[in-house]
Amino acid sequence: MSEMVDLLKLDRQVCFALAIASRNVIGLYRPLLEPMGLTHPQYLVMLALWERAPLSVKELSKLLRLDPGTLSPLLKRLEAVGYIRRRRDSQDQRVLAVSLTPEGHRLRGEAEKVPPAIVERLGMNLEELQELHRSLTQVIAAADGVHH
Amino acid sequence: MSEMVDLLKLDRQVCFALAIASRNVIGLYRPLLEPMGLTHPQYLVMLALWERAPLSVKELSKLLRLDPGTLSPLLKRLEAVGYIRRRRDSQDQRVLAVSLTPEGHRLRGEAEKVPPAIVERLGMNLEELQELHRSLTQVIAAADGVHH
DNA sequence: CGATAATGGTTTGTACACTAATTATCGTAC
DNA sequence: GTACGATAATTAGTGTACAAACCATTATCG
Repeated sequence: MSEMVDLLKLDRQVCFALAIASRNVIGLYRPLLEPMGLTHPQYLVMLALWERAPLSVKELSKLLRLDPGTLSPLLKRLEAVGYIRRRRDSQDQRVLAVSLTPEGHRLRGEAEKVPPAIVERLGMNLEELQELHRSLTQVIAAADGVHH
Repeated sequence: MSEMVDLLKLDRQVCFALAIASRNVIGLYRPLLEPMGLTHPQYLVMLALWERAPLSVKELSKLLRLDPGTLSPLLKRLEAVGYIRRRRDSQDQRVLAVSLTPEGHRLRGEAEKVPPAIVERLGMNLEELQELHRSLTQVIAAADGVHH
């Protein structure tokens, strides 16, 4: 009975905490990403492309767990600033092949300074970060399982 | 030296995971909140008001760590559906006293069904949730500390 | 072969979320 | 008592984020 009360209270704190932690950490990236003309979601797209390009919208959508409807305008903005190229696949005109421009490749050097700056600002050690990551992975898996 | 590399990779994963976990869990709330005409941020505002009303925009902003510029239109929508009242404080015409309507009070009964449904869907036990909450609190504190 | 279903992206509409600029009010110092 | 800096909220502008509707292309089946 009292465990029920605890569950309710904790859930409230967890959904609060998750939203706030996410916004706070993304806010930490902002001043570092802004000089290179990137927002955080755009940075995540670039990370994916630096690792493996070209990628289709569908593939990016699966990797970043982002709706295609969200990615579409985001990718257009990245093309407008000159970091990526959007071409239809010649084999299948339905799929869009998203690839890097030379400018986009060059940006990787800049971007490599970001993670150490973040870790330094957070001031958390390896173990704490690992524990956080483990917990987050657990929640993601749990919430993914619901989505049918 | 190799610990440095690990840290960098981990940071990347943590920022990914944080964003995805947040979106996923909020997505879990959507089908439960939609029938009562609330979005997740609106639900958080209502939680704050159920706990202690009236509250000013400034106080809500501090509690939820949300920009006043974000809250302003959100509160207008909550007023439009009839859950809250927005009145200027008679002592200080600058501050807005946000309070609950009878309808808003009544909604609390409905809302109490939400947390157990979420916990049940997540399928995580109390201990796992507590560990997640502990890690999140740590990150929030770390990121907050940076903001001067 | 041709209608039809499925797939991959885009568009539209609503709602955050943040920064910066604006407006209205309050407190204080002169 | 009036000018002035500080405070509280709103507005404007850009960029996510998702659902639903839409469109073009490809695959499939009769």
